[in-house]
Amino acid sequence: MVLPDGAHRALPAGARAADLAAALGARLAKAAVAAEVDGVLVDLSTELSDGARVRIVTADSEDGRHVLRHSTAHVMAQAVCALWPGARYAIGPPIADGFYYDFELPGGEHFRDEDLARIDAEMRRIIAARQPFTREECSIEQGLALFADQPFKREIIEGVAAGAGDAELAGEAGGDRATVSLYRNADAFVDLCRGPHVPSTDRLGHFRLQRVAGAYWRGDEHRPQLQRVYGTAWESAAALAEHLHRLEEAERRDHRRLGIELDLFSFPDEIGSGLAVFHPKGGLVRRLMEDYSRERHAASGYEFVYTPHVTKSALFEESGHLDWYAEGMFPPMELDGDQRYYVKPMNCPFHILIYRSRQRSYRELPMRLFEFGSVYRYELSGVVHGLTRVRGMTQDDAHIFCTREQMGVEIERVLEFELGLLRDFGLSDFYLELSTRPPEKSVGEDDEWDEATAALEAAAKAMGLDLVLDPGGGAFYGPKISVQARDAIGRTWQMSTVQLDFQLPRRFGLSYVGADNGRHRPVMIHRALFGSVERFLAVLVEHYAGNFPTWLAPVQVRVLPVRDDHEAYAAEVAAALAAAGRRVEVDHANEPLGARVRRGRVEKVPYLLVVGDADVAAGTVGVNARGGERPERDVALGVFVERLADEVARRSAPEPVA
RNA sequence: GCCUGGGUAGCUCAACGGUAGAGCGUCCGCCUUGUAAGCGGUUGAUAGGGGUUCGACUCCCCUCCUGGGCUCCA
Repeated sequence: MVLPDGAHRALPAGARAADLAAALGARLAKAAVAAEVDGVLVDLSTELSDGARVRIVTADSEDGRHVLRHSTAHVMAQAVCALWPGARYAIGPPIADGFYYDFELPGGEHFRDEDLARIDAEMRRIIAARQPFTREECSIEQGLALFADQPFKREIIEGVAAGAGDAELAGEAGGDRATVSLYRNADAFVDLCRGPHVPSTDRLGHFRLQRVAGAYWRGDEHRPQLQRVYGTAWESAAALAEHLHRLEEAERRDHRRLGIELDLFSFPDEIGSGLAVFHPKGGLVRRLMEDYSRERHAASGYEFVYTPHVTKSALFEESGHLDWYAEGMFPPMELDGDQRYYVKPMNCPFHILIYRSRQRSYRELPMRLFEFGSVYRYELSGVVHGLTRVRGMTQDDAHIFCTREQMGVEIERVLEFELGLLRDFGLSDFYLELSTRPPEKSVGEDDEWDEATAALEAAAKAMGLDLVLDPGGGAFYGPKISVQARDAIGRTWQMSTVQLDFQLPRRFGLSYVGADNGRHRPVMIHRALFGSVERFLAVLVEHYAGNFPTWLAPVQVRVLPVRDDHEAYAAEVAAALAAAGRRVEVDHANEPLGARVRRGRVEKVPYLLVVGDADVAAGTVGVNARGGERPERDVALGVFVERLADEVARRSAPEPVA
């Protein structure tokens, strides 16, 4: 055998992957869950052929966890079938951080939350029984016979027989078109599966069932809706605990929760799903974000425009939105007989009309039109989510009209601008994603697409960031680059998109007069940097766990007089800070200091200044920095004012603290 | 949209076919406080609309709102 490090290892004929692991070491043998032979993941029980390149897959690797999760899903199916005789089981793949399995229960029964505990207990019984996973292969006919009363399995087998790719996708069935593979657990259970699986259920056990959900068979809303159970599984108790802790952490940072706690925004039932109102504190943060964005846009050569929220249908007919986006739009208002008005889901057609309002010269290009444009989209009721998926939002939207020669440079400028802006808001870990032409449902000439894609790719590469391909993920009218940012706990968020568009300029008959005195078609670049202001605010809330950097914090400083005879000095301190442009409050001495300190911490105020006898006498303050362990006493007021001015001016982002 | 779980005071949660409670918050007193919850009082709720019932927060129907999910992009 050839090992990953190139070393050779001789084993007796007929040796299995497990024997190799044992030969390499007892610890490895214990940690092994599968093997990779010549690039293919297989069971440990697989016989090795002479000269094979073998890698032992351990439970603590990505591949290993994948196997663990798949096997755990399999055990779950066995448990469900034991508890609900006659249940039909569909697919149960591993997914990021876990697994699921879909079932159809007898009599149309549904899982309830309480069922999770029963399934869990049954799974642990199976695992304790140390059932081996035994692989078998059989013909299509045998498979169909074996799963005679399992319609979903039969459908997968038929898919394999037909050479369909989707069975492969589901990870459910093996190999070629003539045979399928099965795994048996003792005599108790058999499942169609490509594998590999752990050798025995005793390798499993660090799992947690998480929730029940409905899911359509094959994700198709026209097909039966199945009952899905989600779970997570890990190689050790510690890894499981760590994962559960990450989930708790994400929950603690949830912007919907912090939005209420910090009094930033709410979603009044009276207004409707996915429509937010911003309270004074959230409004303040939002205004600071928008003001800073405007400042940067102005400095970067954008011109500010305003456009209405509604329009006659003709505009969206001309743009084509009504042809391909109508289901995402709010229904029209009927006016003046048969005149239909729409609330806008996008700003681009309006900006185009500004461009088209008169003849344009090449000397005017690039023309960069910017607007905080409020748009409304009719998202399905089941998908609205906090501020990240809403029905009404404000995009920091701009459209750049330029020549084809200019587009490469413009895209680079946009990306640079974008990354700088995001960094100022404290995000610094990015990668780019390039989405190319969708195979179907797209318009335009191949050479245009190629040129546009090449321009985007070149600009993306110039940024020196990781570039991930998203084949076929572009819009119907052009390819796009999106900036993905990782937050403080490692989640990625899609931020901005930059899209190249040859289609709308054509649809709207846009032109400019070139140096040659001839008419030419401009290119449009669509770009939103925050994406939407609402969503970006949500990302910041979660990234900082509500601890906004001082420059964005609604209240930057709160002054706490120790007794009420320190009130006058507290007012002086507050006045000095306000004069320096800080947002400052005084929390009067009606309550014990400890209570006021606690409230300040809970409200995540960056600085709490305690002033007492010593401070009045010396002109100092006691500084409690948010997240700090202990207060810093006797800081001269002037020094603190300066320090804070510097922090705000630099927009320094704190280490995102808990 | 579909499946599923929910909606009780500003927030977090109780209760139950028979008077809807608590903590925090609000507001008012008292306390005068040096670093994560002083004391007392006060205010305040069954999402909306129908139905069943002597009686509905509770059971049924509709609407609205909401959590999770609807082939993971390891």
